[in-house]
Amino acid sequence: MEIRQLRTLIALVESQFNMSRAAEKLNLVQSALSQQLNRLENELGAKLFIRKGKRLKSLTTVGEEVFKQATIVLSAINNIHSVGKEYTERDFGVLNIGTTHMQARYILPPVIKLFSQLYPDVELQIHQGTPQQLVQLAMNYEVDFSICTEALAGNSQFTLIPCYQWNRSLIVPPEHPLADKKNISLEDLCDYPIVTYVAGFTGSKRVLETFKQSKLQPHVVLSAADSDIIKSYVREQMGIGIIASLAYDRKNDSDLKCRDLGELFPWEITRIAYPKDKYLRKYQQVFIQLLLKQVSKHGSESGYFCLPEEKVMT
Amino acid sequence: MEIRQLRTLIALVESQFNMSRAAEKLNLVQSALSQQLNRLENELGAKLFIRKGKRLKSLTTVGEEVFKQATIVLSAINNIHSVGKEYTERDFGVLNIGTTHMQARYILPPVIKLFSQLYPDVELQIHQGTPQQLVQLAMNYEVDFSICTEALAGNSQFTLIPCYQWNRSLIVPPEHPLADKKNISLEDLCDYPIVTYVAGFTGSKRVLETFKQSKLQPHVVLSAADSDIIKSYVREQMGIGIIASLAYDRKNDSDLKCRDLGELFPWEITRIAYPKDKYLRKYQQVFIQLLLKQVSKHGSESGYFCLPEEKVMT
DNA sequence: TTAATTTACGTGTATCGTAAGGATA
DNA sequence: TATCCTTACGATACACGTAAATTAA
Repeated sequence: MEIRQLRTLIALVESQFNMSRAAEKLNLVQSALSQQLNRLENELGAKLFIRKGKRLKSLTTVGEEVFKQATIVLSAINNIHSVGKEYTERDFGVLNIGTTHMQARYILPPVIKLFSQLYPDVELQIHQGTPQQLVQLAMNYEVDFSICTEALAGNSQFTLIPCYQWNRSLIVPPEHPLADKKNISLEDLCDYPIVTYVAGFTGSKRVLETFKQSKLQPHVVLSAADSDIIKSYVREQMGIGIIASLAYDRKNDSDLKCRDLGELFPWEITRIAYPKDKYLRKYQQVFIQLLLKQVSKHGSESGYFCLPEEKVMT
Repeated sequence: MEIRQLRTLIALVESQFNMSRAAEKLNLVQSALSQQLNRLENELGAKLFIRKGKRLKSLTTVGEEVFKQATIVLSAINNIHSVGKEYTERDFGVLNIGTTHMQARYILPPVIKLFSQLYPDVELQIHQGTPQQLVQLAMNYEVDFSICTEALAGNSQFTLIPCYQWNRSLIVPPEHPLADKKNISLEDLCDYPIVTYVAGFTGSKRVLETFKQSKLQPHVVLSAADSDIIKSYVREQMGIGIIASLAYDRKNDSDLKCRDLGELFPWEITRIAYPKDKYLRKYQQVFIQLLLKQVSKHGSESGYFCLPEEKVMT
């Protein structure tokens, strides 16, 4: 058995069982893949794919299991390469971070600045996506780690490092009735059109759940993927905005009134996630440390809170 | 990188850094290994071995890490082969069991008989050893699983299946004063020369600890690795015997009096252990099931007790 | 038809074995 | 000196690419 063959198997799955595309990915011609797959299947004595005529349709039971193990093999092989690079090009390389718009915009900038000074020769690549995509990216080793809030539940294959917790705030124009109301309740929020995050993003799910549990019907007029857009629409008087507290910037958003809603909604925990079996290079560890240090230093003044030093490995 | 090269790395470590012996293991000439190692080290850009002149002395830090990952790779590759065989030769193969004399002699016979009837074409190999050796065997994939009582603590890389619990009994010639004494205490045992298991075997450690905790000095005249030898010496009037209760056979040992000591010593738990990442073939699973069924059926009548259905994964 | 896969065949590469050359205990 | 490792070199094997055949959409 050859590592090449396992790479091929994985590429085939990743390209929806299309050999030509998989071959392109691997910089080979189709026929090479065809031969590799044959050799592998012959060696194992079992077909790995269910075929319709000549075309691959899906994995067989054997294929599923072999695929799983092949993933483990390639992860370990990757780790070996990382170990090698760690000793030849200690401070050179690429750091791939999967993250949402919110982190990239409000949390990461100072961390990245510091990191770039420490490691000027490490290229930083920020991969944005939905929480679901971020989980996928981390699982497929396409990023070194993902920073995300949702879609991590029950994923026992990740190392999870809790980073900080946060909640929402209401933003309204200063002349709005809610700008100075004493206690703001869920019911109050339902009296006005709401602008908040689209489903699946930035904890929007749990906002809606909270309303539902109180049998309330919020009137969401507009939902956007990121906080800046929500702010714009609040400025345009489209409605009241519910955003993550940390997305409110005292300087630049002084034309909006911000009211903390920490009592009304459940707290969210943002975590760093990477596969348990992944080997972390030094500069990758440093980045994580910098991030943790940043949130513990400047968290409370910016609407979020670092968590006790506890590494939750789920 | 090639799987071959990782195999070579592992063989080198297993043969104490002796290339010639490693080459023999792999059915290659030394020069082939030398070349492989060079290629691997070149590709990684780091030396994996600390050398003294031309000879390999030990692993470097990089080597240690690469070795660890190589182990993972080969374990997964083994699994893939197992998956293949599971579908081509479903009921053919070899079952390697690591076990102590006690299990092999008193627990396994009926299980093995049943298993051989179910799988006449599976070759059974019993590997005997000390608990420490059994752990090693399982870790190096030289056995499919080990059945052992000690030396498992803190091994987070094993799947552990509790099998049964047992304790000790006293065996004496029928005319011995302790044969009919009402309550037997630790002190009573210290009044006579004792024959029991050698250190490191069959829970002997905890027997001695128990005496020590009561500040007692037992007089061990003889220790043996297995129960049959202990019985022989008790028959020869060398002293009183402390053996696992399940080693007392009502029929064949009727010339010896057996007194339960379950109140005096801590209970031992015997477990099945195999690496967490190991793929278990059907017949391997069946063997484990048969073993569990056997102890739950016939345990209590034979001096040991099955445990509640609980899979302790440490 | 077009797109996708398999099979046949030739080429180049790379691994192994043989054998000779150094180094260590 | 005996054991062990490295290097050089030639043979063999095999994976890849080209191209033609085969089969689904």
